[in-house]
Amino acid sequence: MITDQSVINIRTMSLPEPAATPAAPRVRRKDARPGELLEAALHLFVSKGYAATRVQEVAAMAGVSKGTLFRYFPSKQALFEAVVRQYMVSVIQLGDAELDTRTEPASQLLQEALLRWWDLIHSQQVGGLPKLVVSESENFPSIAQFYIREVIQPGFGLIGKILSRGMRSGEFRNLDIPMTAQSLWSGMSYMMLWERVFAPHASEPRVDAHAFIKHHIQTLCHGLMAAPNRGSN
Amino acid sequence: MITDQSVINIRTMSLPEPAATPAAPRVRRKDARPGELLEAALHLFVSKGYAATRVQEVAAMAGVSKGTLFRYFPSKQALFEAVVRQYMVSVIQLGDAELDTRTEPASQLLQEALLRWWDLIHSQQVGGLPKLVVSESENFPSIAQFYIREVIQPGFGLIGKILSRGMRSGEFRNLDIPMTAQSLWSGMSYMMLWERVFAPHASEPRVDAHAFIKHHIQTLCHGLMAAPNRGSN
Amino acid sequence: MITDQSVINIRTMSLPEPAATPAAPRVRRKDARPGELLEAALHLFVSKGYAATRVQEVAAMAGVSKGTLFRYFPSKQALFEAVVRQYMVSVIQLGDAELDTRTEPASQLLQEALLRWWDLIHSQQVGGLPKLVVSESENFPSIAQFYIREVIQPGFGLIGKILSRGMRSGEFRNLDIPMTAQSLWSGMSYMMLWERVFAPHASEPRVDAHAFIKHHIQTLCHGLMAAPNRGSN
Amino acid sequence: MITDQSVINIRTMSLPEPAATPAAPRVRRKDARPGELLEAALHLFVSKGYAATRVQEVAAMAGVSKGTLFRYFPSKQALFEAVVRQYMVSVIQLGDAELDTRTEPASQLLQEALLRWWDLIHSQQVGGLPKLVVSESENFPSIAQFYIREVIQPGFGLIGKILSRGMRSGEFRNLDIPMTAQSLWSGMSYMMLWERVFAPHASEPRVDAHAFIKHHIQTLCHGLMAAPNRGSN
DNA sequence: CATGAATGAGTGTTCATTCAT
DNA sequence: CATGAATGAACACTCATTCAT
Repeated sequence: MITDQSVINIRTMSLPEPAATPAAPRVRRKDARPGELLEAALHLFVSKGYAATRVQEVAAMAGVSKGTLFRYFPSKQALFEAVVRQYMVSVIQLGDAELDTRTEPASQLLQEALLRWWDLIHSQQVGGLPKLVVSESENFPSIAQFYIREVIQPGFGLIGKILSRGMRSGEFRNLDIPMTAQSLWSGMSYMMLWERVFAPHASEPRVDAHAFIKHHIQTLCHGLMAAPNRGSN
Repeated sequence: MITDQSVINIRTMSLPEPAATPAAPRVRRKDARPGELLEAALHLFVSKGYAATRVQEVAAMAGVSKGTLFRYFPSKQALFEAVVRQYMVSVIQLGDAELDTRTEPASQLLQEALLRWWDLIHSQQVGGLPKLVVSESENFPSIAQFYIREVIQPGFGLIGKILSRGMRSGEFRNLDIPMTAQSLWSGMSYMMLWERVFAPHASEPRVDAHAFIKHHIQTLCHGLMAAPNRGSN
Repeated sequence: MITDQSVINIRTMSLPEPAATPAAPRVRRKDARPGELLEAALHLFVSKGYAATRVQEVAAMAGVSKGTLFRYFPSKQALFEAVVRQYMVSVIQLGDAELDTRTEPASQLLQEALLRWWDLIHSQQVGGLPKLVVSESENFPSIAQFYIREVIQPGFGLIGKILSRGMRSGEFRNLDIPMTAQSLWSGMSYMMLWERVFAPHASEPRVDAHAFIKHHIQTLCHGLMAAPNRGSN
Repeated sequence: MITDQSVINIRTMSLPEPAATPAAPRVRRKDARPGELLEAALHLFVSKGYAATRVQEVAAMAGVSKGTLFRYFPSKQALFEAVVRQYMVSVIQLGDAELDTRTEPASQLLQEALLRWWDLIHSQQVGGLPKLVVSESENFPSIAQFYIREVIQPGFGLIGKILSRGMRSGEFRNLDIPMTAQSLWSGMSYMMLWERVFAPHASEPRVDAHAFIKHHIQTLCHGLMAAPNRGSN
């Protein structure tokens, strides 16, 4: 069975300890502080961008003072990177073993996995992270690398695995797996940006993300062509 | 014939005239100035982002002083918007008449149009604009609206027209046209961001944009499925 | 005899009691605390200056928390003044009675007294205090006054007394005593600053403090002049 | 003849050009700005110390805004170092040739040279520089080195030259020249600190600097001893 | 009593924008 | 017209001091 636990891998990173004094037993009374700060920072970074977000605002939204923020994060940049690391949601993962137990068609597994990921993040703060990574990767190369390593590559890995199974089983044609994975992924990526970037400003086209994702996968599976299609490709 | 002129729509906006002093000779000596400034601004905005670009740098790169820049553009924000308006390249457009003269399969037209657009911008400064729009649309709603109106909607229009023709001719199945257009478009969008955002930081996966675009369109046309596919969709 | 006890006057001030809570057991468990804090503060103030020293560092070096420091000293400024008062080493003092028992020449007494003082402080933390007083007297007038009262005036008193004896006994010419005392003292003052301020940064001239002090006193006693000298002065 | 020009070497350093754009002819209309800033900074650094001086104050005292200050000096530290370099007054220098033309006794030359230097700086802002160097050399080692190189070593050089002449001519005894130079110099150094640091806070002893310097030199020349003095030293 | 998390006034510094020359 | 010196609001960040636990 695919359960949320087995399938979703939310990366939880250890929160930063305020300048750990070497031999302090530290009975952390409140984990709350850094968490609240990260939450506020996520919200503001996502909605205004890195440069336009004031650390004071982050602190205020978290209900603490500027000084407190700097107690937990040594700089604005460190706060930013912590936000990205904290909230980055890796793409749905199916272990090989789990994949083997599934008997559904690969096309159905694809849809299930991608829709599951979408549901996980699409309507939440964290759904703005990809846009943030896109926006700031120029100035923060490390987060681009982090995103590639933690989100993109695992995502491609999962999709590739399903594709591979589908091809082995004869359900799919033999196609270049990395490229096909990107074709599938591009729809997700597009929708995520669309919802965060353009939807608020667009009267049209209205898009139902769920419907689009299903459509994207179905169309990729069955093709546009009307006739029996064994194209040279 | 599809010529660059007929196909490409570079929006040329009236450049801001330096606040016409009453008895100005009206002999526009140098149009060069605003153009050079826009070019420099494009380069810097694209490579460093809006916030990280200093107006001083823009002026210096254009070979003028800060004061001169502000003579032509009343503010950094205005400069930014002018850059976006100036260099936004609308998606390839085929007029109805031209479309009618083409007898190639719709799938081939799609590939031709999208590859053409890609070639036009992918390796140039202007190719960085979509990323910039994505990054800054939160703080500059007007450019998001502008981008939707000038790039996305025309692009969808063209793709939709080709799809529509393919469906009418029986080449394609009857599918939801807007959604299918987005499936096609999402590949372009994905590749553009990939090249600008992640490629510089990724050792892997290596992607050949041309090959990917072809693959994306071909796969969408013929589908992943091995068997004759009349899916319920 | 000149003993360390009789000669050296280390000012011990009553250390600040932590704001006596009403029913305090009165059993002073640890006198250690303020002493350790003062020691740490001396070290840091002397090596980094007042402004560059963080109370946190002082507390850490003393092995206590910031809060504890403020329990003993109401402010950084108070800590600073306490350090100066605590460690200020008054110049060697010879009581009148003791002076009377000494039969050595005044020039020898001078050398003995000044070298003794030098040896007492020159290689220790406390030797940095005069520089600190010089540096901070502008912002802490009280310590300047304290230094004048506790160090300079007693020092001049002692030197003046020896000079006076030398003049009475016919060993010295009749000279203005305060000025002559300053001539003698200036060599000490100069050497102290030199060692603390410039020696660490100077490759040259190398100076042997002991030799210089002896030389300074000898030269002042015997003069530069080659011929029998009864100058008009 | 010893004229102010030949004898006094006020180090004038080139004022910093604001971020020199390579090929700018720069018709410096007003040298005034950096000069005024340096003057204000000298005053404030000298009277309050480096840390206690606010760049805003410096700017205000110079009649400009904070931004203007940073146009001329990239940082507070750079301003500070510029002040030291600008106003450092090297000790009086007598060229060898000039020294040879003088027939006065060496003792008189010494007094003339040192008094001249004293008069040059004692009652001016710049007279506070030595104290500043003493105070801040811990945190700004470069200024200590600069001071040693530009003030102390030349000063010792001059004094040493006069001493050497006096010894060659038989006027002075043969003594260690560097040490003797320091004995002479220490009086100057002492007086300078005294006037800047303690005099404002001392009711007593009152000191007449001129008289003290004369006394210091005379006493060093003729010695304290009453009897014909050919001490072993 | 000791602690160190929390505070926020205060600092150096940046940079878009203005305007006298 | 072009210039770049001048401006000052705004920012990230520091650190002495307080106080709940």
